[in-house]
Amino acid sequence: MEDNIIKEKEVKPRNRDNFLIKQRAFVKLYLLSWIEQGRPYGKEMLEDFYKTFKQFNYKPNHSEVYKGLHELLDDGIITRSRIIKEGSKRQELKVYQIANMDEARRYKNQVKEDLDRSIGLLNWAVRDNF
Amino acid sequence: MEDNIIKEKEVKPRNRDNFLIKQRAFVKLYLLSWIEQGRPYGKEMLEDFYKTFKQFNYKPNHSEVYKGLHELLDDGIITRSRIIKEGSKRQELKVYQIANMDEARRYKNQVKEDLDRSIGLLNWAVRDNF
DNA sequence: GGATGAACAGTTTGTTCATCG
DNA sequence: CGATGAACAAACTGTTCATCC
Repeated sequence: MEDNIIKEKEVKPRNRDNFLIKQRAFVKLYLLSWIEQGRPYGKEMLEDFYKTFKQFNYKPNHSEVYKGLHELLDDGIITRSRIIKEGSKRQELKVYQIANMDEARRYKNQVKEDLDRSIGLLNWAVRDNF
Repeated sequence: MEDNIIKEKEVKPRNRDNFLIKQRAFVKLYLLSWIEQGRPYGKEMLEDFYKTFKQFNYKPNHSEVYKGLHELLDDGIITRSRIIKEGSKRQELKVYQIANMDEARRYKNQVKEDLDRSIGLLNWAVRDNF
């Protein structure tokens, strides 16, 4: 106990539940649904985003998708395994499966609430201003 | 032209029109509508936000409101004047008026488009994932 | 203390660089 | 070059500090 200097965490946490749903949560919601449905890998899901949202001018970048996948992994909601891409070049891919179905469902429901809240907020603004 | 070193701007601009509408635009939309309707001042509009969005758990902070007002001023869409608050303490307030009605309308329509796009995006996610 | 304004700081997310086959 | 991952940096916005009645 000599002159140990205890460095306290000095980060002040911020107000969170504020304006609209965050992109990360939105992306993770789609990732979960797609993983439930089959065994797509990261790049493929990125392109699914492009297709799905072309009409809305929304194009998430690859980092956002990978960060979403990593968070779901860290939270134990999905697991990952390696496979060799069919076809030719012994390209390695990472594919995903749901690890904890209850957690997955819980997370999706939570995102659903934030989605509904956000939609309500935006519709309210249309009603109030137009 | 001796050894003048010309410092070039090295900031790389980013892709903008991406995910959802930004809080700043959302706030400015309400500010414009309220200013059109009367002569409210900053603090009062902040409290109007609290009342309007209590049900959505959304509570913008005062800086966001003032920054929105300053941007509208800088863009010449509104003007500002000083008045003494009725009642007592010779408290000074800043009140606002529309300066350029065409620009105001143009801005609101632009925000409307982004609102609609955002609502579409979120509804799409509900449809796809639930 | 009420209102306004500005500096500062934490978070989110887009861009760039690195690695591996 | 295709896929993945991580470091870095810009943009956004929440918190704190300053000022003026």
